[in-house]
Amino acid sequence: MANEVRLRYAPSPTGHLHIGGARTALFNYLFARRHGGKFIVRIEDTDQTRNVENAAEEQMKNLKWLGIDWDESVDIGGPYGPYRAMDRLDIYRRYIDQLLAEGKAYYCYATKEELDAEREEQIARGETPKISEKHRNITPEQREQYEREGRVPSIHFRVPEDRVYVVNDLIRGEVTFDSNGIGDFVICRPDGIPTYNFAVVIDDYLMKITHVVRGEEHLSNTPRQLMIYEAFGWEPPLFAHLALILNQDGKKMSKRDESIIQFIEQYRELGFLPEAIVNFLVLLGWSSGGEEEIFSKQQLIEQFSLERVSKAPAVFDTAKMHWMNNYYLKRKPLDTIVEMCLPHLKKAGFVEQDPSEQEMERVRGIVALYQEEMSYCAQIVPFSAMFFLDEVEMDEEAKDVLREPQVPEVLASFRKHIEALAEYTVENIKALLKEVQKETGQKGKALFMPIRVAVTGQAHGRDLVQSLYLLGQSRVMKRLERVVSKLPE
RNA sequence: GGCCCGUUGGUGAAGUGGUUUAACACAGCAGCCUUUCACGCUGUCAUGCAGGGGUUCGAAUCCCCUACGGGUCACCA
Repeated sequence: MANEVRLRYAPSPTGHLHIGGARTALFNYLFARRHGGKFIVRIEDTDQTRNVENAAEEQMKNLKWLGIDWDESVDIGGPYGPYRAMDRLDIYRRYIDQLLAEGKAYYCYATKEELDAEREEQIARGETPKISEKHRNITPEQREQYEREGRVPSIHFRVPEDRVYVVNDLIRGEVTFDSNGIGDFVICRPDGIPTYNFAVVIDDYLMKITHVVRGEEHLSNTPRQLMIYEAFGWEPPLFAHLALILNQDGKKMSKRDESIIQFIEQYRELGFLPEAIVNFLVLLGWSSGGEEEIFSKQQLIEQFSLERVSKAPAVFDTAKMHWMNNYYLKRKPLDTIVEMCLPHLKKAGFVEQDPSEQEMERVRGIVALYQEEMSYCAQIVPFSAMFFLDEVEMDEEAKDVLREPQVPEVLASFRKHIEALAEYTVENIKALLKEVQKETGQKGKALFMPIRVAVTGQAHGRDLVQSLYLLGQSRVMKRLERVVSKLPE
């Protein structure tokens, strides 16, 4: 038990679960499961100005939806709780006091405004900005003076001089930092709430975290954290820093970037499958080394390793994401897909809120038609619109088809037979097309395309016989009538 | 600007000094199959591993420099 592997995902509850966050959580989860360890979700909510109500709950809901479950967290508790930073304030206080008592941290009475102004001056002078350390060796008299002025101090960590800190990164190897380039960073705000760099160390240590897997943006924070581990005489965990996920222009994703969908919640709403998202996300930075790219969660747990994680950032490719989802969608039972499509069809007004048995049968048929074509279930609406709307618009390609010479004859023959058809079944429609073929002498493209275009308005679509059947006899006749009347003689 | 990290085809990537004439997958293109449309299948797609120097009998793989991209330098995480 002493060597139990323990990993955590520690989001700040400032918004929805982002694809980057989901990928970080996934890697932590897979590594923990791979080694029979524990996976913990801890909420890092020390920035109260940015906290968003219910964001933590929503993120956890989406994690769960992805199939990422945890052993310890705010909802189920655990032996090392509490798991929400704001519930751990008294714990942090104890350790801050210890540092203060040992002279490893000190009070700084400069206000945020003063520090900000100083930094701007440094930048203006072309200097490397470094936090003010002028209160580093403040005298008791000066302290009293500031206190009398009513100033409330923050607490800064006393960064050791002339030291080299080495991050032994599991993905990047040894990364060294010079302590002289790092200023006496703030570990506790005037209101008594610690900052991330401090809280994360206390939490990871007390929760016995063995591996910290997180985004690259934390790499240069790591030496600061190493200093804190050192100050307490604690053994730091192992670190692994994941390269960023880039948008399709190869640029860093900004929160308002609309070129790609960034939040798991949105994928869920659009009708993506969690296993497809997981499979896609894991490939953003990890590869198995083999030729296979489709992995179930179980296979990932068996194969995942940090050694095979790329150092370079990955570009998020929507087309591949769509392909991946389509791959999984095609292999799902039809009923599952129908269930996923139904809300979209209802929302579009194509299906009643409380559909009849008969209506559902038709919906099933329509969904079956598009199951292997859809990238995600919301696409059922544009794909199937022609089955539900009275009028269809004809695109240019379709109009071109209607200009072919055999069209009037084919449509006239087809129309005649359709009108005469007593029993509208798939079998009868098939037989009917044979009849039209015999009568007009047209076959293949020349026969099918005019009919397809006339009744669907499109030159592309799914199986024509099925489409005709699901369209229904009266709708087919109505559309034929319209097209034939407009046809040049 | 300082410090750190990265750089293999349009994209994800394999590759850890010699079976690499650089896997595999997505996208693209061409074709086959299907009386239509898709699915599927087959083929094609980096004279080249950011550029330049080295080291070596031999380098995408090791070293150096340059360029480009990114992270960070917050009382944000």
